[in-house]
Amino acid sequence: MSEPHQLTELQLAIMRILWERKEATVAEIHAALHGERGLAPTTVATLLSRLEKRGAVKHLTVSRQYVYYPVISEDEVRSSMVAELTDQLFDGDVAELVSHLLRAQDVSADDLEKVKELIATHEAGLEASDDRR
Amino acid sequence: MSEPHQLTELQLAIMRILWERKEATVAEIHAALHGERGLAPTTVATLLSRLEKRGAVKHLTVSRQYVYYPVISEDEVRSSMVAELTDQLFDGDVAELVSHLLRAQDVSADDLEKVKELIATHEAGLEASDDRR
DNA sequence: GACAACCAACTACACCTGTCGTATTACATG
DNA sequence: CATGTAATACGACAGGTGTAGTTGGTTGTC
Repeated sequence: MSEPHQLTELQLAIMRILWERKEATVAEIHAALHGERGLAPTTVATLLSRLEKRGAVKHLTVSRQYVYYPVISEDEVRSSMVAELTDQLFDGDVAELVSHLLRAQDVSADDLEKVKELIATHEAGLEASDDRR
Repeated sequence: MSEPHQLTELQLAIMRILWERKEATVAEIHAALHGERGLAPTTVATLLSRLEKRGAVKHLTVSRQYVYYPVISEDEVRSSMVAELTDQLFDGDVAELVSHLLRAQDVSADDLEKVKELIATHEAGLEASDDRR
C-alpha cells in the first residue's frame, strides 16, 4: 500500500529535478533550483538528507560527492497526493472532484476537448481488456 | 484574487462542520469531532482562534460562548487547494490531472459514467451561453 | 607537507501545527 | 456577596519545514 507521500512545494521542486534527470548531485540540484530561488547550497543539502530519511530518495557516493536519485516515482506521489486531496475535499469521490473542476472556471474549452479525448481513449482501453476477458 | 486557502486535515474537519451547520460553538464542534478523535476542548478552541486569525472563520459572542461561522466557502477552499495541487503536480494543466485520474486505478466504471454525464451537462451549459452571445 | 577548496555533518533558529495545561474572567446560585 | 462553574485567553512543548552558518574531514596543488 505504499505510505502516504505528501510533499511540500520545495520538496516537490527537488523531486521534479530528480525525476527528470534520474539522478543529480547536491550542487546540480542547487544550480537547477537557483534560477528562481536564492537558496544556500546547504539548504538544499539539508532538504535532501531529510527526504532521504523519509525514504523519498537515496544516494550513492561518487568521489566525495553525493549523487541522489529518487526512490519514489512521480506517479506514486501524484496518486498519493491526489487521493489525499480527494479524500479530504470530496469525501473520496473522484467524480465530485471532476465535477468541481468543470464547475469552477478552471477548465477551458481546450482542456475540455483534451479531457474528452482522454476519456475516449480510456474507454477504448477498458473495452480492450473486456474483450480479453 | 482571494488568498490561498491551504488547510490541513484537522482544519478541514473543523471547516466541514461549520460549512454543514452554518455555525457552531466550540463545544458543538468538539462534540462533533470527538467521535473519532480524542481532542481536548481547548485544542479545538485553539484551532478555531488560529483559523480566525487567518480569516477562515469569525465568531459572535452569545451569552459568554463563541459561535463560529465560516468566512470562506467550501468551494473557495476546494478551488484554492485543487489549483495548488494542479500547479505543483501537473504544472497547472488540468487535463493532465484528469489524465492521471483516468490512468490511475482511481476511477471506477461508475465514476467514469458520472464524469461523462458531467461533461455532457457542462457542454450543454457552454452552448447555452454561446447562443446567448 | 602545508594550505586552500570542496563537501557533508551537525547545530541552530524561526514559524506552523497539533496538543494541552493553567490562568483568568464572567455568571448563576445559594 | 462568596463561590463554584463554565468558557475563553495565554503559554508551552514537540515535531516538521525552510533556511543557513559553522565545523571538520578529503583532496588536489604548490
